[in-house]
Amino acid sequence: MAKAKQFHHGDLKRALLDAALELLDEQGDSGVGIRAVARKAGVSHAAPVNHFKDRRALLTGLAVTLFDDIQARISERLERTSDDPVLRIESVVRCFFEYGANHPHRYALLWRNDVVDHECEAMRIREDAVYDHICDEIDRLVAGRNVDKHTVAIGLWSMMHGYIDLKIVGMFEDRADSTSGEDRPEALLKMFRTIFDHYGL
Amino acid sequence: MAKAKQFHHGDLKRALLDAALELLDEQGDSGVGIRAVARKAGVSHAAPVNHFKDRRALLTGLAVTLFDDIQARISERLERTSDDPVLRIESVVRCFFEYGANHPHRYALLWRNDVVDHECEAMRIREDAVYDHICDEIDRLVAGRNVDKHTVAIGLWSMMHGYIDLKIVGMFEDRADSTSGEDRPEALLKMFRTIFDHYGL
DNA sequence: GCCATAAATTGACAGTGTCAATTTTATTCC
DNA sequence: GGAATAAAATTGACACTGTCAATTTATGGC
Repeated sequence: MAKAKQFHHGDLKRALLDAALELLDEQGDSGVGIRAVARKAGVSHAAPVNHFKDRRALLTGLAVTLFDDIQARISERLERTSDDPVLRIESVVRCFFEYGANHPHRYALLWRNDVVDHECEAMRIREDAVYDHICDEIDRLVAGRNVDKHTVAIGLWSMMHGYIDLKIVGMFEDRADSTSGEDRPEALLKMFRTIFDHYGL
Repeated sequence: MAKAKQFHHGDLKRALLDAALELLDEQGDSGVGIRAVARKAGVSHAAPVNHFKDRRALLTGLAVTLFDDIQARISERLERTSDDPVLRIESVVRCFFEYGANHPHRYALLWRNDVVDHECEAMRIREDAVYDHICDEIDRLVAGRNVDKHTVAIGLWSMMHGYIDLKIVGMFEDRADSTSGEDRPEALLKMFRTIFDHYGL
């Protein structure tokens, strides 16, 4: 009978993370408090302490599940992408673009240094995983050529993250996003292609 | 006698912002609470309400002063930069790189959508000002050519912000930042130059 | 059935943001 | 100058939060 329905609540950890995700989508990270989550899960205000010692631990646990979700989306899309490294890179970036646009609160939480512990092992593993999706393809791309793959990888990651983050903040509103009829994320990808071209990749 | 030394405290607003900045540098935005700021300014816990109706208003006011500071640094450096648009763009980007590296908590606050009100006029004015520093030069650069200046401007802004933000989070630690002896920010600037080259700018 | 242990509850504490009522200070008007 | 008025700061209270200690409840092994 697995592990469900055993204790008072029956695998409360999952229920807490579900409630936390709902609150995150509704109100952003500030709405994800220990007491609020416990309330939503129908449990006493101090119950979560058995599964998450801190609010920080709770938010970190939530971020871990978000990374796993992103990872699944990326893997699923890469299965439908050809073997061309450039196309695969662009597939990953499009995954992030969509994720940031559809779930701004979730995306923003991932990079909140104060409420999420990026040093813990669980987070590092997930960050490595998503980072490598892009870095590995770039590695294939620049193999043998005299190009620093890390610079390209960091440049691409930076542009991707920066665009999503600034768009969430609203930095590009009333400035450029609406004037041009074309799709801005696609235009950015196209522009970054010129870097690949320049290095003869 | 201007406006100083008139009321109980004598232009408390400035004192509150000074205290807020100190707390921000020490503990990050979570340390900048109304009561903590009031305590540091040596005033009762509800005194700030006369100058900032909200915690959000306090943090927004602080962010405004930070943008003014950045603006001053940029202007000062641009005076010492030649008329070449590319060089001027790179000067601005270097300003942000340095600011983010030297004052991570300040930089992070600027883009916190939940605690800072980016819709208010004071913020929009400052954001426009710093955005235009890069956008104007790009405008000069692409004048007459068949290039969408907004795409280039947004691309550059995104890469700049993304790198600073991810570096603060620690995303590039133990991955690439230490392996290469060369300066990563400069390498990113150099890489972005290939985009200018590609468009014949 | 008993015991040890894990899980959840209850109650308390200090801290927070925000508001209302009050007192203190400064400005304005006569 | 002195009184009236407005602004600024204080005090006290409220609901809320995270965290901890003590307690009660449920589970699995013997």
